[in-house]
Amino acid sequence: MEASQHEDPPLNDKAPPSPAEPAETAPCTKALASLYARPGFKLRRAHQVSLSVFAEECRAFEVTTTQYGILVALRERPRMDQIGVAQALGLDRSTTGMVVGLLEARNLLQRSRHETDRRRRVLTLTPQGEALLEAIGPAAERARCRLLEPLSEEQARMLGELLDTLLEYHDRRVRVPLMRTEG
Amino acid sequence: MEASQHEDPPLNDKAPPSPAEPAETAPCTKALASLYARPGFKLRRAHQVSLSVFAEECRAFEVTTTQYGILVALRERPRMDQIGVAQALGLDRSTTGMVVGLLEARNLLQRSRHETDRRRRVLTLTPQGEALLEAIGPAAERARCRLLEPLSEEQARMLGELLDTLLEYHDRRVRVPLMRTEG
DNA sequence: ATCCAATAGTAAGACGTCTGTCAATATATT
DNA sequence: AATATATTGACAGACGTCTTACTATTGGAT
Repeated sequence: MEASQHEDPPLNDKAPPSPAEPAETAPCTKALASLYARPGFKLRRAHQVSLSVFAEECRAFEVTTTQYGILVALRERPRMDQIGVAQALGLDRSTTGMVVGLLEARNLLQRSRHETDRRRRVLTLTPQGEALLEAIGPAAERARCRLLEPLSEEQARMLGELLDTLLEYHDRRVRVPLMRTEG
Repeated sequence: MEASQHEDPPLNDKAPPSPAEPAETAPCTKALASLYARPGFKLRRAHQVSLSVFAEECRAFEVTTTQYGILVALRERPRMDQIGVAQALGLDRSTTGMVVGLLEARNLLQRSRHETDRRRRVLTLTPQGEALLEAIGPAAERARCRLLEPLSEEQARMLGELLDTLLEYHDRRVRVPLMRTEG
């Protein structure tokens, strides 16, 4: 209840006040070019930007991208257990447990025991969780659009495909693969 | 000195029981399609993969991508202060301070006071830091190559350009822009 | 010389993420 | 049935990341 008056994104107009920085130690932009060229560096930055844009657009709802992902997953597939959520989103078990705990504490989902397998915690959206998902939709969509704003439709499609190619290849080699299990 | 017997990457052969995964029968695969299609989701995954590949290739050196970035930055521009490092890498002041503290604790860099401006902490690589950078080079290069393995040279270039376009546009709008300090 | 705004850095807290380890429970093997 | 193995989830620890608030210091304005 402390976020209501923030219509405009900060826009960060204070960042480069005067290009004429003394830069006593740095005569070089070129020096770090090898670092900036690393795909991993760009992916870190891109992810950082993506989080930032989502956070700005969805600030009023106080949910992160990960929390949003878990809620969406539960809307699409009610009564998944934590492992199912983890595999569906490519998250660690521990990560999932922690974030689910946060969502439960905010009463956005409920964690109950599986009837026959008592190891499992069955997850269900609460009415509040469903309401939040309903309400956050446009903001999430705005975030997606704003992220892709500098790209043409063709470029956005291309970027998506390239990332898909990358991910499909590495998926199985990483410790936390995406399991598009039907369940 | 507890990492020496792990020549081959885990390869995670236990993940998908049947490689010929029929992604068509699953009605629930479709359910999360809207989530999987989000560029933010792909970027999170891609970043995750990137970290994982780097960690595997560079495991023997016990450095993360962020630590590696800071070390490289200091090699290229000795005697930067923490703010300079933060701006060069697009990191938060706090993040930078924390990671620099870790590197200092491992004696990979030295943190001294600026002569005339005593607020600043001037950072310098120690011989150990330089040696580590020297030694890690091939592994970092392997990580880069492995990450891009599924892409053709043309595709990798394209991906890099698309990410550049994305980042250039958002750079100033994000709270932590990249300051290619030179002037 | 004094005061104030800006800057460098730290501290505390929160979340995301992974690694390990451990307990409880389920399942498979004998 | 009894034991061995696998799985779910929790907990602890570590690192990365951002936010907010605070201290110390600098530098400029009066």
